[in-house]
This record gives sequence, C-alpha cells and structure tokens, in this order.
Amino acid sequence: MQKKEAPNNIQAYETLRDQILNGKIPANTKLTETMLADKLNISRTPIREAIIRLEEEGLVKNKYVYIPSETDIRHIFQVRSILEGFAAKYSADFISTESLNKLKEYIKTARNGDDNDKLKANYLFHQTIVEETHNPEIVKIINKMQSIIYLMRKTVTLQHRPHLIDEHEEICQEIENGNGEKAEKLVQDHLAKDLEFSINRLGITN
Amino acid sequence: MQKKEAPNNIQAYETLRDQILNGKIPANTKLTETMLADKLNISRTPIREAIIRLEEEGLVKNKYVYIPSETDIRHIFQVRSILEGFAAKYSADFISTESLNKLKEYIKTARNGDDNDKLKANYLFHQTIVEETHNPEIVKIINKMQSIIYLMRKTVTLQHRPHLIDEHEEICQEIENGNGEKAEKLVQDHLAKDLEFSINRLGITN
DNA sequence: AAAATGAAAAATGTATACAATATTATCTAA
DNA sequence: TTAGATAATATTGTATACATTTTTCATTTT
Repeated sequence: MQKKEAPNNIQAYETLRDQILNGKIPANTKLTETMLADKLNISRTPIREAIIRLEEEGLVKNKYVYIPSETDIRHIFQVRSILEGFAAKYSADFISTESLNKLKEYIKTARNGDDNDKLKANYLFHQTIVEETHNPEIVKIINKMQSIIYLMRKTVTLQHRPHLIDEHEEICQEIENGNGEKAEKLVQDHLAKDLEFSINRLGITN
Repeated sequence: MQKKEAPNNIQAYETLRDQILNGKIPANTKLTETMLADKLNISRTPIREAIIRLEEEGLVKNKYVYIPSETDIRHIFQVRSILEGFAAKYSADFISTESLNKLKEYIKTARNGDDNDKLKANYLFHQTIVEETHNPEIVKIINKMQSIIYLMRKTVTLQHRPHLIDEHEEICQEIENGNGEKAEKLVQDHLAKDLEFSINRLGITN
C-alpha cells in the first residue's frame, strides 16, 4: 500500500502557510487567487480553499497577509503568558521525570549548540512545559500562536537576549522543586521580557 | 446605497453553524456536500467552503458533526476556567462602573426573568467579565467555545443548579471589593460546579 | 484641481462537468 | 459462513466557464 498524497488544497494551504511564516510572502501582500494558482500550477478552487483556512487561522485577513500590530502582539502574549504560566504551575506538581530531563537537556543544548540547535531547543523547552498539561486545547491554542511566537523567538535567541537561558534554568529548577507558584511567576516574567526585547528589536509599531 | 448581501458560502456557513448548535443537525451527522447543496439550494462550491470553515472552527471533524467527549469538555472547561479566572482577577482591578452595574443588573434579571431572560443574563454576566480584559484574543478563544458552553449553560440554568446566582453575586462582590485573587478563585470554583452538574445531567460519557 | 461619473479591467463568487477516491454491495473461493 | 476480491455507487477533489462584484483609471463636471 502506498501513502496517499494530500489533496492540492491542503498542500497549497501548507506551502502558503510556510511561505508566509518564513517571510517569502511578505506581510501585507494581497493574495490574488489567479496569481497563486499560476504560481502553484493548480486551479483557483484549491487555492480558495487554502485561503479560507489561512483566514480562519488568522494569518490572512481579508485577502491580505496579516502582520499583527504591537497591540495585537501584546494581546497574544498575554494569552500565552496566562496559559504557559498555568502549564508551569501544573508541571511543578505533575511533571514526569522524562520531561524534566528533557528540559535539562534543552537547556544544555541552548548553551552549547549552534544557532539552529538553540532555536529548536528553546522552542522545545516551552513546548514541553505546555504539553505537560496534557490538555490538547491548550496545546492547540499555543500552536496557533506559533507563527508570531516563532518570529519573537528568532529574535530573542539569535540576538542573544541576556539571561534567557538562565531564566529557563530557574524555571526548570522551580518546577523540579515542586514550587508551582514560583514557576508560574518566573514563566510570566520570562515571557514579558521576551516580548519587550522583541518588540524593541523588531521595531514593531501600531 | 443598499446593503450588500453576504455571499452564499458565508450564509451557508452561518446557517449550518446555527443548525448544528441548536441541534437541528444532530451530532455525528455525516455532512455530504450534495445533500447540503440540495437542502440550501446552492451548488457544492459554497458548501465546501462552509464546511472548511466549520472544520477549522472544530464544529465538524472529518465531515462529521463533532460532539466532544467528556474528556474533551473537561479540557475545554479547563481553558475556560484559566482564562475567565484571569478575567475576573483583572476585573477586580480595572472594571468600569458601567460594567459593574451591568453585572448587578444581570444578577437581578437572572433572579426574576423568565427562562429565556435568565439564559441570556447568565451569558452576559460571564461575557462582561471576559470582555473587561479588553483582550480580543481572549474573547475570541472563549467565543469559539460558546457552542459547548451554550449547551452547558442551558442545562445549569434551565435545570436550576442550586446557588448558581448566589455564586454570581459573590463573584460580583469580590470584583467590586477589588479582591482579585478571591474573585479568580470563585470563578474557577463556580465553573467547576457548572461542569460537574452539566456532565451529570447531560449524561455525557467517553 | 477636486469630486463625480462611468466604462474597462480585474478579481471574486458560483455552478457544473469531469476526474480521482472512498465506500458499499456483490460475488467468489476457502 | 466469511475473508477477500471486484464491480457498482457515492462522495470528494479539481478545473473551468460564466456571473457578479470590486477596483482601476480615464473622462467629465463643478
């Protein structure tokens, strides 16, 4: 049995999504159906369906590639902060030893690896904590924000925000100690710093 | 200038959404494009687009109308509890007098009005607190859960869960007192009770 | 010039035909 | 029977033509 290929509308959705996220399709681009259909060598029908998905996801708004304003980003980060804070608090009580070891591993990699490793390790650090809630709804919400988070993370790790890894270490420590309240607070402070650093460096405005 | 009518695909999305929510299209129904196209007297194209929207929203999964399991509902309620808890805490510090008066108004209506008034008042009570965050992301997430929440609310208010309104009153009180921590806790306990009551009465299983 | 008008062009929305898959029913061989 | 193959049917996916709406841009009017 051979693996069935995803239909064009799904593929189109995925490639467009990727291209928007990595900047190949820049912010504010008008997405015209015929233009995209030409580019991907398929008809307008699957393109339309891809665009609808992107719109529901919030990456496209009214046919234009959407860049969130500073206010938008602050709102998104508030949600992230609330949910990841909860996740950290929860982890302090319920984290598995495997996950805890993973966290330590990611800290090590983030200190020693190359840029790409660091990026991935920092992503996994946060993701592991979120997944430790074992609540797919929470994971889903965070994942939906990954597009913006990714941009921010790229900034803070590649531009070496000071103390970033130290903070990860502290968070990990408090989770290990079972100190949920402290862990929650640390995550929220940590994210607040990421936010300010990124907004500053990216020169985001309203 | 006359008001432009929404395109068929949007209208189809809205009517299907409504019909799923009020049970006209029962859970687990297979949504076939031709069948719906016939019923709404339009072609398959706009139907497909409507279904994609419903799928992105989570109301439809793999062409079937989706009913969340008990576990799903618990997960959803955990998110709701975290976010509404935050909203209550936030409100304690920042709520406007207008909103506070509204809350009191809704409590009164929920005590005296008819079933329909009660239902609406209880909805507005929670919605007002959520909106007081002035964070559209939070509002959006909660709204996306409204389908399930609606079901639950119908149960708890129409089957008169005891102390429901008393709890609203306490929450309102603590918000007015500026006691955020207490308000947060009360909201979370309140929602936990709603959840258990509803699951019990609706006979939801996995 | 600025605003208003209205063709021309472009883009979106819808129906439909046909192609590709998935599902169901039917039949055969163990 | 029943597991497996295969034909029949139903459903989904895609391209395309045409209809409708929106946008653009030149022209006229003030």
